[in-house]
Amino acid sequence: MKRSTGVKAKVERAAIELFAARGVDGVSIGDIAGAAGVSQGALYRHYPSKEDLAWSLFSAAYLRMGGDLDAIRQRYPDLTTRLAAMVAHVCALYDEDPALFRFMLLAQHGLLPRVPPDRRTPVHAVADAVRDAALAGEIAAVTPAAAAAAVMGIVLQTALFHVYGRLTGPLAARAPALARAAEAAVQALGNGER
Amino acid sequence: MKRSTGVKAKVERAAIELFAARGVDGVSIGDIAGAAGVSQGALYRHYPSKEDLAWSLFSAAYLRMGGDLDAIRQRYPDLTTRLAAMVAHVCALYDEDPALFRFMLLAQHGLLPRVPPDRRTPVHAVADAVRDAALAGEIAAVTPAAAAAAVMGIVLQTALFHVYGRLTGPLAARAPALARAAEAAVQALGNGER
Amino acid sequence: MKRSTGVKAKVERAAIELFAARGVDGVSIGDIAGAAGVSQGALYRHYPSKEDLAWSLFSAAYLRMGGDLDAIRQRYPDLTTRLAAMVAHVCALYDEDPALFRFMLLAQHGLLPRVPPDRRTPVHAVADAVRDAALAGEIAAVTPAAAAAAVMGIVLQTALFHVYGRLTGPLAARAPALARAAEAAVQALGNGER
Amino acid sequence: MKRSTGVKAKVERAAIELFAARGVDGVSIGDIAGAAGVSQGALYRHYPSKEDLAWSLFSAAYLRMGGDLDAIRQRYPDLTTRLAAMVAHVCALYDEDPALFRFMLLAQHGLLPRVPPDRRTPVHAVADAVRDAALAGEIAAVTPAAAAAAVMGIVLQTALFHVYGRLTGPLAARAPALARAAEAAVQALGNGER
DNA sequence: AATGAATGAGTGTTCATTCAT
DNA sequence: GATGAATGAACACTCATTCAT
Repeated sequence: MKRSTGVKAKVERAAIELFAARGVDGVSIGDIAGAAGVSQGALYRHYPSKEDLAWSLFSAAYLRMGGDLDAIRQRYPDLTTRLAAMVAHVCALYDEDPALFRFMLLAQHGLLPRVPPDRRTPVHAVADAVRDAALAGEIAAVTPAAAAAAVMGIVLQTALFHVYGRLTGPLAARAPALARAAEAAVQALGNGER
Repeated sequence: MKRSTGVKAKVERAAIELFAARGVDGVSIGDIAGAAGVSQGALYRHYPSKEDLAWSLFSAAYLRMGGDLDAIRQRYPDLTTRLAAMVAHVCALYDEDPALFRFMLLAQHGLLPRVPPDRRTPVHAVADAVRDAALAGEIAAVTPAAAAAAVMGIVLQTALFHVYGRLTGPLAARAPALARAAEAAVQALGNGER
Repeated sequence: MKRSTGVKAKVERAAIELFAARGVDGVSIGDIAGAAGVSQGALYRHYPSKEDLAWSLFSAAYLRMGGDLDAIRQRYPDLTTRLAAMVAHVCALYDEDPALFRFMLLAQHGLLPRVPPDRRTPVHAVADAVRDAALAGEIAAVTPAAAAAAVMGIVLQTALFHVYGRLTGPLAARAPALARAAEAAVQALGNGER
Repeated sequence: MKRSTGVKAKVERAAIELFAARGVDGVSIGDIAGAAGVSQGALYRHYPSKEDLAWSLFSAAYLRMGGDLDAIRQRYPDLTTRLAAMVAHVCALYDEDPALFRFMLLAQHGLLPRVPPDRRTPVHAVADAVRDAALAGEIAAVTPAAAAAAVMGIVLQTALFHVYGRLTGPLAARAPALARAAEAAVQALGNGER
């Protein structure tokens, strides 16, 4: 009977990798415990259930990203610089931990409904950046949510293509182009609503 | 005679609705059989397994969309009209059957790897449209896959926002704006790679 | 088709024997399925949970006994004959199926609270027989519940002694003596409350 | 320093309350440790296992009661006074610590077989009191065990009715009536065996 | 062909017990 | 001596799949 320590960190790492590879439902507690090198029971000292483990990992990453983007929005003065910084930040997050990013992309369908409505998410941050720009006259009037969808779609689908091997190399290298594409898309959407 | 096709149609409809709502792993054979009003055993007469049922539904819709977009690419002469028609088509598919679309969006992570590499997918159609435009000098040179990611991201993330209730109304109404945004994004990506 | 009733009967028999021997908590679903010669899964076609299985077996026997004793109360005219018939009936039930009886005795602590308050239980039948006798002037006034406790205690503790091997032979042979003892105890309680 | 004895007392108290409320199998070591305000590990310094804890509590109370009843038998001269004192004593024990009494009643099924056959239990004391009375000609000949069952049944079932709320008020107030009922039952049993 | 009872491997979770600190 | 994290063998229950009718 071997004792191990640092269970929580090892479990989180193993869970992220496995969830990213096979989805929350496709991974058993035994898989996670085995990959982390701990017993199944030890897992339950840190998380009350598998669902809570997944939610804890997802919400931490998702809400942290929301906070980061909010901070970027406050630090930069206009849409161009804000989008550049936001896109760059998201690309950097992907490059730092692609498994965590992939986990967020595929777990969102089941876990997004659990996000309390009053929390700041990445969607809020991007939509507010667009709203600010419209109010400041930087861009034509546009539905913030529609513009946020375009911006996030450009970045997230690019990340997904990287996951599937359709694109290679660090995503950070693509960040400037993605930021320009995002801004152009927002501009085009605004023109469309005229 | 009509019975078996009736059964199959009812099963497929029930499966799509349930898969869209709860994910493939969140739905049991019993759920599907119950919703379709048939016995569990009868299900196995048409599909060898639950996985096969999901794959059959996904691949049919996904590859059909690829074929549709390929046909559009052949029917229209330039990037602007092609993108407009492609985006409009995808929006129409969403409006026709949001459950099927949602199912595709959330099942893709597990099922995309099963698509044979030689099949024409929506990604190929969009990427080839971009490649054509670059070769024809309509746009600056751009990595087709990167451009396809932007185009698809804009449309699919918008659909996802609609699923989550962040956007409302028929997606078709947004198609022209989305097409303009997609083209602008592709242009911006091309400028970036100069 | 016949299999199903066979399964249910075998499961019930096995469950009663095992519950009687080791208590509900001391018996696993695997134990029951193994003893019944069926799979664990088959058990869940007939009972939604182990707790429901135990409750179903207990309440059927307990409420049936209540109904039987109520019927006896209506069939016989006075306390002496009623107690004689009631005690004889309970002794016969014990002799017929000692395991079921033992199960009832040891499962009552956990399951009695689940009996709906409006159901007729053995306690009601005995208490009402005592109340009738007091109203008819057959015995002195006595708290029906207190008298029922004495009557049931005499019979049930005797059954328990039989279970533990402190008494042997059919309980039915002791029924007349137990009935006399029960009546004498009720009389003595009544005298005590004067 | 005082801690260890304090720990043991707190654990015993918590265990009795919890065992009485939910049964031995329905209580975990964690529950007991939590209710007692000690760690789980500390529990194992005083008791080698949960079963041993339950056994220790049960046998101490059960055998102490046996000793008490034996002492009463030696102190009083005839059946009437002996039964009165025994019943009064048991009622007093119930009133003093209903949880301990309830624990004994529901734990007996699992723990009684562990009582060494040579120990003096309440059953022995009562049966011997009956035997003495028969030998002394105070009552007709009667099977001591059968009479002990009646006596104990009257008292214990009354206690059980109190536990379930069917009877209220201190049990001691019922002791004289119960003693009379017990003696009457024993007399009636004797007459029956003539 | 259709049914639905039966199967049995697998799941998430609990918990008595151990042991390093 | 006391703690509480870790263990691992249960456990109740689910469900994709099979098969007799």
